Amino acid sequence: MRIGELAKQSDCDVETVRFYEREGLLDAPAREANGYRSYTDAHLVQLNFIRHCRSLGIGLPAVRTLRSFQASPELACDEIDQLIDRQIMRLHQQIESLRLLERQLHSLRDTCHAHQTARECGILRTLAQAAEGEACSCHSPANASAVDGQHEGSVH
Amino acid sequence: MRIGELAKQSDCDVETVRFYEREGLLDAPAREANGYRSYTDAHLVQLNFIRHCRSLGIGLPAVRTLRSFQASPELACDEIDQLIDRQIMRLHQQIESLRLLERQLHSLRDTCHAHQTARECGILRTLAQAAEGEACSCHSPANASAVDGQHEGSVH
DNA sequence: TAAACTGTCTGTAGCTACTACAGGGTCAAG
DNA sequence: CTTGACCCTGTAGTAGCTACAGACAGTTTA
Repeated sequence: MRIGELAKQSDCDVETVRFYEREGLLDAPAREANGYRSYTDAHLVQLNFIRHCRSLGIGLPAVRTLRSFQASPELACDEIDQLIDRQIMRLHQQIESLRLLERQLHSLRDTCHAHQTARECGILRTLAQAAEGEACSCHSPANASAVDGQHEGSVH
Repeated sequence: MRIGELAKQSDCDVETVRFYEREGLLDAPAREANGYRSYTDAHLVQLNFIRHCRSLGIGLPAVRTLRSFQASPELACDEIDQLIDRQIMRLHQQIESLRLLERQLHSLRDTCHAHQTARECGILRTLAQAAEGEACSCHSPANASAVDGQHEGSVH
């Protein structure tokens, strides 16, 4: 099967397939006479494995590790366990950090009460006051303990 | 004040300050005779504002928008409201998606019971079965509704 | 026969928000 | 005169793709 068919079957982009090949995650397929990639069902299984791992938030290096465990099935699965446990822990921290962030944004949102000009906007004023060093409702002491999490907007 | 002092005062990296200047978020400062950047307290306030927004997960384009609202305070604050609301909504979806992911990883983790070799590892087997098209416990129908969220490992 | 269309190829650049150099200049202290 | 701390510009790297540019292959339509 050609690359377009393979990509459709695992519901991912053609460019992504080529990307995985470049990254050494997906075995390089044979080529047709015209240079087109020619995939087997085994490639489809490989690709599905990768995509399934990715859909679980498992990063490409970790997927590589899992693939290497598949290749040598006599190894202990402790490391696989630990890999998943690390994922879970990371995820848990990320969620906690985002929940805190959500509370902070809600408290910021609550400082704006009505249809006003930006001059009187509570949100902008709160942000500006914080910049001047005053206490802000969003980063109040009650909230401030775990701000430096791993969420997207993490700082420091 | 010079760049090192500014960076220390707002607790961020020197390189980050230069980055914000390149991105047009922080006003370019005057220069000393030797070419060193020379900042005022106004720059410190600007930088604190940016960092505070960032610590709330507000992206650089949105920070730029907020700064432009500060510059023209006669505008309505509706847009500021909406900006924060969009942040909150985005964040909420992200959290939900991550919580789903966490449940999926837990259910995957539960398939591994003991110290075994990789050949018998339930995790690896589950992942491999999913790749072959079989139903998997992690992406069970009870879980499957909202998999395509915005979390780090989002796919498609 | 020719043009249009679809699929494929390689290679490179872009996305976020920084971070980390390389290679050099400036300035005070020892 | 050298060491060390600071500063400068410019470029490349991070994760995981995505989006081209520019070209070739193969089929269908005018």
